[in-house]
Amino acid sequence: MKSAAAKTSDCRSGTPNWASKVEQACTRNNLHLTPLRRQILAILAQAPTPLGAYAIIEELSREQRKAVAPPTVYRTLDFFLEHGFLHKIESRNAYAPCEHLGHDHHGILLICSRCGRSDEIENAGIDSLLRETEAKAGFTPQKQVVEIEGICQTC
Amino acid sequence: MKSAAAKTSDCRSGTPNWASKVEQACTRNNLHLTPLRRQILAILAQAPTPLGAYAIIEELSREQRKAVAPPTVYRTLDFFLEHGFLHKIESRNAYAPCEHLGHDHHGILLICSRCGRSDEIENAGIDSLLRETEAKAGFTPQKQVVEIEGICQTC
DNA sequence: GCTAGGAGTGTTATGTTATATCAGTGCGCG
DNA sequence: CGCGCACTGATATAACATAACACTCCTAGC
Repeated sequence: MKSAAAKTSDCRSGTPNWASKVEQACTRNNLHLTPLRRQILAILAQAPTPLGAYAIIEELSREQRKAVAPPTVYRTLDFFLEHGFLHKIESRNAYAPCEHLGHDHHGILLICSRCGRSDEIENAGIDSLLRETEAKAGFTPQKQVVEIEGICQTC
Repeated sequence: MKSAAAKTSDCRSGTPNWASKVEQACTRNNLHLTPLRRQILAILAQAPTPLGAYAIIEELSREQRKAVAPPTVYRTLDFFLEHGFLHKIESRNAYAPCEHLGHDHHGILLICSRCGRSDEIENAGIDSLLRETEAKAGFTPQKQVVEIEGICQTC
């Protein structure tokens, strides 16, 4: 999938400019993009579908780097998550690039159960209805998970 | 939590009438509510917060029943999930009674990060906006996960 | 009554995802 | 220099979930 009117993107790559956007954001915010982080960034960016932590580990060992242990990868994922560069897909235990860097937002994830690709969509209307619903329940939101699994356009 | 205007419910019990509603639904639909299922039903109904599968196992062994293995519990959970009696909270790997039996719906789960309780809310407006968003993306939904974590009214 | 088949459960083993904990390394700064 | 911090390494284990096969019991159909 990836929004219907895909530009001239390599069909093997997942999220073309995401990596460079993250690099820019790190520079701007004085965040340390280490070799390990950069490498994991690239892996996530190239993946056609969201990856699990252990898939990232496999990919790292495939790229020579002698075996990285789970905590190492999870720490890097936490770094990306904390800074809003990455989404965790709770219903799949997988991690996907956040496509809308630079502004606070709550994405809606559309996840294809056939091809496994995910697409992130923003919808202010839904967000405001959610805020309204929470307020009515006296609930103070901290984290929001909206994931729809189904069949994407191209499948 | 549990909706603001809570009736005369025992504060230790999670979902007072859920168990009996499930029993009724099983009778109506000719579903087999076995002793094991009934016992797990009771455990889930009495729990103040959503339980994980292994918490259910512990609870079962606490109630004499000589140790039940994970597959047994997961099968029972699947039974309840399939028939819409239960929700899986993806962001917590926990299982919570579905409070709106008897009609098809997509719940919004409000989960308190302090007390751990969850509350299920329905909102037709959000659902229709989601349907609209999916349609715009050419996406055919199969399963929907909407979970908000935050602080509930009573915390 | 008999038996073939299905539903439910038991049992063992294993797969998958995530975290706790402690150790080492490199770097900036007083 | 040496302290402290950020990052990574390494080992172990916790937490969640499923595969595969065996057994019991009930019942539909003969």
